[in-house]
Amino acid sequence: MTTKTREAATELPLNQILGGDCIEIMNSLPEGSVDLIFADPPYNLQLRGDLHRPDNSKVDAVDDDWDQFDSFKVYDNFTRDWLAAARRVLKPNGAIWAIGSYHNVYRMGAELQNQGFWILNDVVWRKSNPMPNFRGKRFTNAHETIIWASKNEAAKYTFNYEALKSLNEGIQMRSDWVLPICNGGERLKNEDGEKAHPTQKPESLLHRILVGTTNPGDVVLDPFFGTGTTGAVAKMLGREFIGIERESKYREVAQKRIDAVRKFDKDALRVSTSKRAEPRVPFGQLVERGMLRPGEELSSLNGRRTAKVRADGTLVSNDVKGSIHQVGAHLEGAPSCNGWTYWTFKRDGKQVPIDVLRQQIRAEMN
Amino acid sequence: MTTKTREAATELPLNQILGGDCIEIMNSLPEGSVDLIFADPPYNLQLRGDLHRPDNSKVDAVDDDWDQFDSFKVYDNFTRDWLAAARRVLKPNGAIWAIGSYHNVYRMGAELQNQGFWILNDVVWRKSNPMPNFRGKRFTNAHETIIWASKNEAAKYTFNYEALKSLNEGIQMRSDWVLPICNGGERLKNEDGEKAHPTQKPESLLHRILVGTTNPGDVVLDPFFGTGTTGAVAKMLGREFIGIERESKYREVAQKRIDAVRKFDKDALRVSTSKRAEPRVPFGQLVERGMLRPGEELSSLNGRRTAKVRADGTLVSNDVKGSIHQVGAHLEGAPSCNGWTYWTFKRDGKQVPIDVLRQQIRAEMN
DNA sequence: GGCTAGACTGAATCAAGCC
DNA sequence: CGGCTTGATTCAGTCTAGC
Repeated sequence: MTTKTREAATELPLNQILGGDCIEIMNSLPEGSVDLIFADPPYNLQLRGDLHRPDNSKVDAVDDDWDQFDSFKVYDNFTRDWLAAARRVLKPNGAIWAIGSYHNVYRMGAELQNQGFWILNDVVWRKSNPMPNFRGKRFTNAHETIIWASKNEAAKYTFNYEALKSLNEGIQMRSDWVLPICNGGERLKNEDGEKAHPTQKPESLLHRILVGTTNPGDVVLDPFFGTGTTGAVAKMLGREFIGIERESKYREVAQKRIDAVRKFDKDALRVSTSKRAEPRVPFGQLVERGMLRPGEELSSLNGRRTAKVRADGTLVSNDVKGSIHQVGAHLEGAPSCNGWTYWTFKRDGKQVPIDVLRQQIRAEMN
Repeated sequence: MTTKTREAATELPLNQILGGDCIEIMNSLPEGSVDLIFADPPYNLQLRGDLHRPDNSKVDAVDDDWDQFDSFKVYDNFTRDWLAAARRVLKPNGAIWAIGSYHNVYRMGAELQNQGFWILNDVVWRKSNPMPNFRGKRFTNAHETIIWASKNEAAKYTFNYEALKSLNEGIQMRSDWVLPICNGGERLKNEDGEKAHPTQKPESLLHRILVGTTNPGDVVLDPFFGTGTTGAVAKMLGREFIGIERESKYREVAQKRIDAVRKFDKDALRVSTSKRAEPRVPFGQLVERGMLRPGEELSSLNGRRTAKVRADGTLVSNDVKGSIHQVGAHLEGAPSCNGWTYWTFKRDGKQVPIDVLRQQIRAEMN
């Protein structure tokens, strides 16, 4: 570490939340002075009318002023400017994490590359409990993308391989992370019970990022601080943080939250190792994967019934159509039926329960 | 269908593999003539030596320390040109799926948006058996991203919601798909045992895409055909395909593969459809046909409201008059209300939803 | 373009009520 | 009191089709 760098570091407003425009403030900080940047910029959502659930309750959407941009061009200019400012304050061996959804992440990723950042991974945050698609017009939007990039191709970025492997029960950490969205007690509320910030990120996400790609004592900058998840987790984990947030109401909530955090709280270091039941395997997957073919005939275990497989993973038998369970139940006149053990297919001249195919898929998943 | 469209359609080289440059060939096809495009373009990393500059000079030298900016520019031009050609051949209500990894997908996604494509979802293909990261320097790169976009914001794209829900055992399909990579018997090999193509996609992926976003008989174009996964699955599922592939060795493998595919029978290809596709039945018809009598009282499903049927097929409750939907919405103070499931009538002492009467009429219509 | 019919929701969390 | 069920609530949303 050179003298100049050390001087710069002592000038840093560590563990503070700075109010104002993140581009201006980042440009006022010493060049090359932070180890990691976590950025959760506005996503530029373009919502039209109101959306209601099938039960007619209204969806509380992100319609705040800070997410309004007139065009892709305006958004691109904004992205270019904050990324350039972020790049400037980053140490030569620093790295950045930037999170987004399909609305903005392609523009952000392309600009990262244009500026010379070197993408190391894109990580998918698979939400275990996303909001469904209420109108049935698209897939449930069940993930967000986080790009991890070093300042340039040659940078010696921090990657705590073993720590991440431990977090993942001894197996190399993958680029898809299954984590719940932020709700329950962790979700900050105003006095009126409304959520304090529309897009609060879960601490588990920041925990994994900071454990994996920083060392204790590192300086972590968050230019879109919001309610301060980055600061709270950084404090817990013994990292220094700098937060920048334009809205004073968010700064206040964040400050209160961080003040309440205890460093190295063992409780906060716990990992979510929920031992689940066996993963659910939809019958349709056997069809998609060619283990059973559309048109193929299945027989019931008792040999009395047959049904044909359809391309969408339903069965048809005479006029009855539906899932393997529904059709089985109907044919037997039973209230319910476990299709997995009821139906068999032919292999090497023998009747084999379709459940063996499910077991095969489950084995592959481990 | 206009004469012009029909002529165009008959000119299409259906179920053929065309040899040559995909941009030139797409531009030679009739405008607005295909329903879906699936594109698996080369990654930025692999383009070295494979791609040409705009002036048609070849980009050469794998180990030249060539300028990274230059590389992105060449790739962006290539992306712009093939996407524009794809957009041209797409029907107004057509859609595109484009797959990539973090090396190229951000540039591809941004250009899609720049050209006016409207992103509907980005889907994450989560590989159940990815290659580990051998050096332990990054996360296991365990996913690829597939962008699904319509030709423009107003397009009426195809989405077989119910079929996808069936494939997923009755639960709405999410944007993260867990599917194994292509290996085993499905992976095509040369005589020397080497894999025939470095990036062969699994048929399960195409199965889900084609079942979910095309109808039988639709034309599916794949400008980077490779060993023909798109064609093979399209044939199985009773869709027409057009493949474009520059390398003759891939075309040969693909043709042999597709020739061996057997179409599934029609019965198996029929998939679950949504209620929206059912014919509309006006409530007044129930009254005209005497299934409900003017003056008869209906109760809401929750038992809290009642209304009287009038001779013209409207309801009246206190001073509120209107359709079954309007009256229901008003009484519940809701923005909207499906009167078919909201209102019940009395039969044999039990409350029965009026929807059963509609179903009765629909059954008679078949 | 305006209006209306009518289709459409999964998982987690927490509170309340019941054995 | 503890464990269980039931119901209400909530989550970054580019969320209709057809007359």
